[in-house]
Amino acid sequence: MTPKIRPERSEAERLRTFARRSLNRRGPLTENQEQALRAALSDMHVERAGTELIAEGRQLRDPFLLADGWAVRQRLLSDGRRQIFSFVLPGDVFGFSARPDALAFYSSFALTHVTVAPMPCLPPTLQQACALAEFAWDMLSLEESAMASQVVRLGRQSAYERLIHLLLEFYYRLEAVGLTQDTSFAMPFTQEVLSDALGLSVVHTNRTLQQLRREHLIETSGMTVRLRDLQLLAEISDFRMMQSLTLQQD
Amino acid sequence: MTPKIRPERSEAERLRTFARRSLNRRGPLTENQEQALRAALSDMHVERAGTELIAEGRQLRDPFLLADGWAVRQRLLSDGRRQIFSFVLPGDVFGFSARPDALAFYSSFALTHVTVAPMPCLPPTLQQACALAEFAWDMLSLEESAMASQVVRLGRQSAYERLIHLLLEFYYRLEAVGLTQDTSFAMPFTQEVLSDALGLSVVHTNRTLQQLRREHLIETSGMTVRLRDLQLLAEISDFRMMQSLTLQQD
DNA sequence: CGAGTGTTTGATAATGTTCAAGAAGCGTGG
DNA sequence: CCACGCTTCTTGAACATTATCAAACACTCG
Repeated sequence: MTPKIRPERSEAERLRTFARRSLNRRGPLTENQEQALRAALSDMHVERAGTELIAEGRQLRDPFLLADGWAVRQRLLSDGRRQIFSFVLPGDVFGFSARPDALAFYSSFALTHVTVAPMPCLPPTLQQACALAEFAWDMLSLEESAMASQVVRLGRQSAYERLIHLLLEFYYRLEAVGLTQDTSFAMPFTQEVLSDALGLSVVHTNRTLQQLRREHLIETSGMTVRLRDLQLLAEISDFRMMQSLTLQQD
Repeated sequence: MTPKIRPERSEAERLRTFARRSLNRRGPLTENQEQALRAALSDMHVERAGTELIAEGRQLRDPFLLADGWAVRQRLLSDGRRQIFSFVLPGDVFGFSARPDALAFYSSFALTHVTVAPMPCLPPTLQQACALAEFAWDMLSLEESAMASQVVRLGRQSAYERLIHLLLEFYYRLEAVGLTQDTSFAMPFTQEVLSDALGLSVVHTNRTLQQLRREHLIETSGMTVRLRDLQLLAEISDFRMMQSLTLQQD
């Protein structure tokens, strides 16, 4: 067991604040929860891009908060193809389930350097009515809802629509945790990742991105994207706001 | 409110027996549960093909047992395209969620005449450790696992692989509730349904089916299918047994 | 028998993949 | 600071897969 890498001190402070705000989305925590949360957040550590955070088939025991970076839920086929199911964004909690003795149907995989904190403080049975439990349910709800979107994209949308739809999902989820600037946000990974999420070849993803740029629907510079007309993009891709996000905005 | 159509008497008896066996998959029920179950099963009613059993967005309150017939979970896009997420097979319970105040992310829709029975007897919080609760968790687990399979099929498999993979899913799920004969089973719906599940055009689904027949991988007659080499089919489509099914076989 | 629905067929078009190679970007070490 | 190697992005051309359209055929049910 190699010693865990810790985030740099000032960075850690920023992330703790971010994490605390994120977990508060459903309302203030109790004194006990605050204390447990502080303990958990003091145990943040960094994993490198490419790390498998949770292996497929493993018992889903301890939840983690993703304080920083991007991760995905994915599965590898026997011939090396990869399918990404959904994305884990900063502020999300992953690696748990309401089911007792649940096994992971897919592995969780770090796309970038990630900072994660174990969250043993999440209400284990999820049955108590408290802000933290509601937050946990929101996470599960989001996961389910994102999965449904993913199926519709893959099954019934063109490459063009799929890409737009996914970008909108990113935008609104990041916006909910304050990680957008105006209508732009960072997408810190390669086009291959997009491809494996959208069920496309890298080449075609690239060409579709170019088309969106040509049509002035998006702008990119480096790894940040700007969406130029949310309304129009939503119409093109038949995008519906995810319920668990609208809930969070009350 | 039109009066509910009841199944015919002798048919009803058969279905009750089937339903009881299905709910027993995780072990015998308590006396109380048996009694509640009897009450529920006496309230079976029939819905016609094409009925929306649960509308998208509705509160997921009361679980139903599908005693007979086939249903799907689906969503309609604004332009009329349809995506089927997953199938509800006889013996399955649908229309519930572990989440408090959960909303349906998709509508449940009867593919055939269906016989359904309300299941208010399902442990509401799902937290008690009993055979019935375990059964309920198995249902949720199956739904999740089927959803993951669906994403992989749509995202990373060819039409040919997708179709085989779905047929295998049907086979093993039906086999678990005793609705197969040898390696054949009834698939009582049109190719359009398959297409909307697999994200293909009807024409292409048809041609792919023909190919499977030509290659002697399947046989069809009327609406029943026979899989001719489970092993080979599983290899071609990278099929993995769904965990919630293997559990049921203990 | 006739209407309606589902299946099959052929022709053609659109969408997306593969392969191969060049350009651009980026971190590393000299 | 540059040179190098590596990865990612981009491009073109050929090809494969899947969709669309239109029509014929088959089956079922009244």
